Amino acid sequence: MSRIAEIALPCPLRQTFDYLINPSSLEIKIGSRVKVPFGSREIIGFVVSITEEKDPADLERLKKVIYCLDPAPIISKALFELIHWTSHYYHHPIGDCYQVALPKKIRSGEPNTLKTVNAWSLVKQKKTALRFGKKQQEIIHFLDQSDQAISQKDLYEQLGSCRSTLLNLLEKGVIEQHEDIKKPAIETNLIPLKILNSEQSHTVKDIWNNKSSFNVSLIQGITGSGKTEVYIQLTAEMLAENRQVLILIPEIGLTEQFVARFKQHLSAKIVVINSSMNETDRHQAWLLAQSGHADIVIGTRSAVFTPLDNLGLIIIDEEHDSSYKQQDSLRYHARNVALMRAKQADIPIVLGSATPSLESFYRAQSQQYRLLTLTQRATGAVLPEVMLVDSRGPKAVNGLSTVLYKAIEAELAKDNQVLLFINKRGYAPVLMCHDCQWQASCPDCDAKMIIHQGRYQLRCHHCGFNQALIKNCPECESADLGHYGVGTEQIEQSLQTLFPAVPVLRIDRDTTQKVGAFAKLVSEIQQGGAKILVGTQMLAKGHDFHDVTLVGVLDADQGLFSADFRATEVLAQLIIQVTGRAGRGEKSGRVYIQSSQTEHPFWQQLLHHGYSEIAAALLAERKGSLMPPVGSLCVIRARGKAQVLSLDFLTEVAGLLNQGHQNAVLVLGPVPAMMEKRAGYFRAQLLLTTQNRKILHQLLDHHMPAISSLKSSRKVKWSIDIDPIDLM
DNA sequence: AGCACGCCGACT
DNA sequence: GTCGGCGTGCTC
Repeated sequence: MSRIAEIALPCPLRQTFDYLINPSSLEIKIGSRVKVPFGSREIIGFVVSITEEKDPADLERLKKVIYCLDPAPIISKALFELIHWTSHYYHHPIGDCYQVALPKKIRSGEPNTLKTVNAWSLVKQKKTALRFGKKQQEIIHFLDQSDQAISQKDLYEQLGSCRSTLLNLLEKGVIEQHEDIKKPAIETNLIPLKILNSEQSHTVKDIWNNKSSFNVSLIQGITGSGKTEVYIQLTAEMLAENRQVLILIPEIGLTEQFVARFKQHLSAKIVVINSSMNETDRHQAWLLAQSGHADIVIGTRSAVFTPLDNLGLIIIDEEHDSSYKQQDSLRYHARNVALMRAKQADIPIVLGSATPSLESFYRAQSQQYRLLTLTQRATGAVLPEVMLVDSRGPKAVNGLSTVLYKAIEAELAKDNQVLLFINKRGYAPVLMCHDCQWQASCPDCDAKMIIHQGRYQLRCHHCGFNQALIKNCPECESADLGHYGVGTEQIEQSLQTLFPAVPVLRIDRDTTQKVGAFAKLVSEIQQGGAKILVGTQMLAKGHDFHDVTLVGVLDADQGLFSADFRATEVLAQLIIQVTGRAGRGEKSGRVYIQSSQTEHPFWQQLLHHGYSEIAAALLAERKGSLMPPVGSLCVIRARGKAQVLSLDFLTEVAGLLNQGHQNAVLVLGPVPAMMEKRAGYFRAQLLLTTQNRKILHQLLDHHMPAISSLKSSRKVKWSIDIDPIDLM
């Protein structure tokens, strides 16, 4: 009787494939990697199940597994279940889920062996009869100081190159050579843990009292309240119990800073898994975690899939951050996957933020999560004063009000730093002809071209398209071209003109493209090299700039008019986040917010009553409209070479989905996407809303085979977005 | 997603 | 005469 392996393969089909197992291949188990013939190719897949062959026809019909790559399964049962849950919950092809969850080198069949280093140690029984030279004695003395083998690299660093002496001693049988696994370095000069204030230690105790089973804690702590200290303390206690800790952080440039704080306080093997890492390092980090050589894993979104056999705690920092949601291929939310992982492992999970997402806020209200608040600034610094400035009032330059200009001038006179936010890269967002009203727009997208004065270019921020800046209107030849709106580049230039003696630094995606450029700019700011900092949102998150006493938000309006249902929530979070950048040191800070809608109730609510109040108000609105987190959403997106292709496909999908669910799921659309054309494709979407998540999932499961085999589906690229974070 | 197969246009 | 463009269909 032959056995049959069900294999998940790297292709976008929503199915698995069966293969015959050679009776001698005993090592093939669930979670093993196998090489199989697939069409005209040979590819690597993951074993999902093994069954006995029942139908003799299968012997003819099925191809054979070529060979198994792993002596033991590379995917543990826990990781297997997490990946399969993700595939099911997000209705995404299983093979592709393996692709997203695992490092490229694992997928491409690289052996799962850890890098080793050459190390040396003394042989136990000492050969006293031998006489040694000076260099030999040095080495023996050095090795004698440690119980463990010393790596060759460390020896060379301490004693200089001594290869021949080592080989000599080896021949005499005095020392022996080891192949040691290259483990993460542990900091030796530890700084003792900070003493926690009463709020912090109460939070730690509360979480610790519930450490032995699945439960969710939401820490709402204002900026500067010392959430990180709480994380470090919890991690230290978990390590003392010999359990591993997984920490997720947003996808931004502050990994280094964050990791450094853990390293300096904890004697632990810390492994970092970052989106900017190369494949070799990522592979090694993954294997270190898998083999138990990591005590702490700190990483961005994809690190939620890191294998950890002895996981005791998961921490999600800045849990509201949108970078936890993947916006292509498998559209998972790492916070959501982490919650399921904690549940499957039956361990506690901690979500932390100054501005919790409405999802988490809602669950805390309904007692599913425990809400723990930190209200004091651990450093003792006072919260900044916030002022609204009417941007319709007098202006110093384009985009900068006179009021804010005066405030900047006053701070600079006191030798303080100023931080200005504007959420638009480039010089100006519109180039327009004064004679014929022509505007520069992207040939491949429904979007305006952005003026980039520095590179003398027009660029589209939605696709890669760019062209040289033009002097004459292409329609009417007029030389009277003007620009409208403001971007970071223009503000930077204006400030240099207004304050010629003051160094201005711009931080946006254009100035931080090169690797390490962001870290370099941040350290320049911290040294005080720049006095005025102009940047996009990327500056808003987490960085501690001690001398910043004034923060200005130049274009705070955008979120108030956006058609997206989450825009107000995101704006509130951003404003609070930005406010946290002011006055972190001894000096107190001030925040100026420029808005053309100063009388809008949003501002009164946010500035006078704080984030929790506005979150409660927004939540009440969502309850009224049955939007998330009260109701659930799903968007089915399609894009094709022509608009009809996308719309026809989605119309057929809507037809299928409307069969037999007694209106428990509302199918809206299809409608063209907000930006219909993007990078040459015409996009459309279908919105599904429900109060009954279970029925929505059943409905999708039920119709998926029919949707996949629709003829119209082959002419478009389509995807399912469960719990979308925007409806663009 | 790959890859093969197949049917049309524009080159040596 | 053939090289190669991308529409169509299939992958245990």
